[in-house]
Amino acid sequence: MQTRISQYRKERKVTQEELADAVNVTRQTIISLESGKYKASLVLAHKIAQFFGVAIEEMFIFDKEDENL
Amino acid sequence: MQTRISQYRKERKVTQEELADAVNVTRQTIISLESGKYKASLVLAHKIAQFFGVAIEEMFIFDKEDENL
DNA sequence: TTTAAAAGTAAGGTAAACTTTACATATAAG
DNA sequence: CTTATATGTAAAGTTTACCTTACTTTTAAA
Repeated sequence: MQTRISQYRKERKVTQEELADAVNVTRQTIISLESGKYKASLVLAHKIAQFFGVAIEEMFIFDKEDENL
Repeated sequence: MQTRISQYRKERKVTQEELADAVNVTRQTIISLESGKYKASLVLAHKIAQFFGVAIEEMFIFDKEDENL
């Protein structure tokens, strides 16, 4: 599963820490999501999408490999 | 967090088991999501929304209480 | 009114999302 | 070169999404 987190973040010149604070998680969580270490929860996905003003499906890109949860 | 899973499911006359099979989880998982026992993962939310042909934000309703993940 | 299908409840287990802490590297400005 | 800011890595711990199994209740149709 791909995300546009780092792309959107850089475009809008937001640091990982700023984003982490805005959505109320640690910087580690943002790093892990950006690096694909694990997938966001639904609520976190929603908060991140909201932060950037886009739909969840636009921030998070679901591939065929995501047959598995 | 509220969901429209059972609403959409009844409207379209789909059983819990049919939905479970379609998105590749157990019936227990559907029951637990409908009863609010826990929240869907992002991928599962996407599959359920896709099954019903709507956006994630339409199937899953995020309230203020969802400040917590 | 019996039966079958659908829905619900309960409990123990696994995997993964997220946390915390601490240290390392990169980048750029002074 | 030094310092500050941003990014990255690692590891151990907690919580929770999801699974499996098994049993109970509701609904509706024969």
